[in-house]
Amino acid sequence: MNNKIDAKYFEMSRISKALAHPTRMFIIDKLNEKEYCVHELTEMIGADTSTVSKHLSVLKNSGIISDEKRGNCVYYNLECTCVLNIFSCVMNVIQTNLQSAMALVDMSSAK
Amino acid sequence: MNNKIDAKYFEMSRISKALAHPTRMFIIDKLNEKEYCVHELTEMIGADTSTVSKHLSVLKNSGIISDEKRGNCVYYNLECTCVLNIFSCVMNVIQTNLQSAMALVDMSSAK
DNA sequence: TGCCTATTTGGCAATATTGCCAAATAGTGT
DNA sequence: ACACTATTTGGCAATATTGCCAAATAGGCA
Repeated sequence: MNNKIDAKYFEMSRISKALAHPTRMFIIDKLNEKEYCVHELTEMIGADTSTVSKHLSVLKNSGIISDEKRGNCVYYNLECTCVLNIFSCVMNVIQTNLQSAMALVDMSSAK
Repeated sequence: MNNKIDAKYFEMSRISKALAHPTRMFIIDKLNEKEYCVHELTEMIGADTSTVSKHLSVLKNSGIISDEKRGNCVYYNLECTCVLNIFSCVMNVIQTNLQSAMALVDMSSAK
């Protein structure tokens, strides 16, 4: 692997890593609905504000979401709606896994 | 967040985490071409065989790839081709990020 | 059987991620 | 200026991921 290719896969994994946390997945799902500010998200998630803030900055640094300060609050928006494709793909993988699992169950009960 | 929702986002992040490594991204990209066995991939990647084997098992445990033993080798295949959507989405995010960065550069040079 | 090749597993040290607390920062309204 | 609210940042301990080595496993073939 030369350096250019390295950089490509590194960048791709960086984006993917940004998604790789339940809380961040939740946040993306919520922001798809509408914008939310930090304390609204914090309330829904039930963790420390600083924890949620850090998750948000991970997503922001990957360019997946953007922030906008208005009045007293910082509102976050889904910037790259294409990550929703990842959502449906991931659900697809989960579903495929489920079907394989169910096929196994069928086989063993038919034994 | 109740437990069911928790489980959903946890599962989603699990899949996403499986993708979140440069080497694993590379492997998926290669397997999209055609099947490869462990030592072929190892040669391309240039890491220890055991390291590559572990990356492959991460992908396999997420249901993204499957393995098939034939003769002396274990061949790996892309099981969920829908992860390629993730690929194009991730590239999309990267591109969007690049455009924002370039816009910033333009602004500062126009100053 | 024994030898060889291919792959996986166990162990371990280095590194990265996570989440809480406390403290700093920023903006609003009095 | 002051108090107040919202958010971010620094620090730190707990946990998870990674990659190499060595050892174990599995199958093919003489």
